[in-house]
Amino acid sequence: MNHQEPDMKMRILLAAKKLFARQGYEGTSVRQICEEAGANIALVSYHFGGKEKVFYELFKQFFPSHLLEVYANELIDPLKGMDILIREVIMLRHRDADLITILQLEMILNSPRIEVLRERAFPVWKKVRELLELGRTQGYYRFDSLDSTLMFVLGAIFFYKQREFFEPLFTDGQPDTETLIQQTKYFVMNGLGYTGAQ
Amino acid sequence: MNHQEPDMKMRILLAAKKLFARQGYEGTSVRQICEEAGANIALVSYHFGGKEKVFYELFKQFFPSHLLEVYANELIDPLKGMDILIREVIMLRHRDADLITILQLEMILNSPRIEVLRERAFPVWKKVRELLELGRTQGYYRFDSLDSTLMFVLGAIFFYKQREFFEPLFTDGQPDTETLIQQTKYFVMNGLGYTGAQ
DNA sequence: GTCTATATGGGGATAGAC
DNA sequence: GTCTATCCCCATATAGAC
Repeated sequence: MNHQEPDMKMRILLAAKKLFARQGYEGTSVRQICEEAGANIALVSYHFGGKEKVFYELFKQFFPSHLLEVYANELIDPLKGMDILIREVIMLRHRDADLITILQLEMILNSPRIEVLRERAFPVWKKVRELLELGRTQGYYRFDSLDSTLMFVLGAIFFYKQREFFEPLFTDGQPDTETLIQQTKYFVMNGLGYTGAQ
Repeated sequence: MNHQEPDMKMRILLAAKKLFARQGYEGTSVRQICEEAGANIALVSYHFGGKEKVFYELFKQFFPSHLLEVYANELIDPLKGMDILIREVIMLRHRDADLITILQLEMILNSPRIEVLRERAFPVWKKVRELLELGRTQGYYRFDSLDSTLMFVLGAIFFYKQREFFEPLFTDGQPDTETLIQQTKYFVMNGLGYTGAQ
């Protein structure tokens, strides 16, 4: 029961994740996925029931829905909670960049598959929203619209993934993860009008 | 010389813009584009020389490269300049949402077509970068990394386009453009550490 | 669980008629 | 400038052998 190599089903999933992130869902063929996985073309139908089912299985398998439970105790304080969420989202963006790329693509396209993504991602965004609201009522944050501010915060965190596109403009060199977390927190907390500590 | 209807070449471009934004480049077929445009399939080859050339022509025709010249005089002051750029990018996002959607998709995918997009978009991002740097040396803005901060600012502005995905979470109703501009400026300027006026 | 072979449909592109 | 007809390639999916 303790294989070094992931079994074929998992290898197909991993190949699909990689390729969907690089070429989009439509731009990726089942043939490519199977070639990347070293699998026969027929196995996608056998193991999953088609390309779309592979996509759904990706998010069931890899989206870290458990994180909200792990940090449940800390996610009730608007300062500590935002700190954790910013950190965890950035870490996830590094740990599983391809999954986040796929999520971003599907969000932008408003694809026919987003409902499944909403099921996975909404608990997290809802928590961010709650923390923003809490922080506002407790006097830490200052903003007008909760909805808009949620979008600004998520934008500041997520858009960084498109760094590569901008690379030719840059001079600083890529910061390490911890530095980037600090920079992001600095910008976001300032954006929220938090003046506590820096 | 004064037709009400755009000519066929333009109709194909407009159809392509609409469909690329909704389905992605790979997800859109030349057949679909021509159906949407009311054109014969052969006309894409005739007028443009292929699907990819249609894509490039889109950005040549519709990306508002002239805006930097229009505002050249105001884009030397870090406060007034950022004000204008935030406003203009948000207005563009409303005026030609599909073009911006396509740009975002291509940035995320790091598609084989990004070089052309860089040519169009970089002058604008470069200007934002200059204004950030100016604002920092003149003491208006406070931040550590110019590169990271550029990403945060652009993220706060652009990510809002994915609002529809989050809509089921929202309660405020969609703000009008002017309100959204003010909210965005508030968040971004705070994020930049600007404490001048609100 | 994995393979080959095949069914069926759609993709981009263009030659040549009008 | 626009059309029809067609070329050739690749897509997803599955039946049936191993």
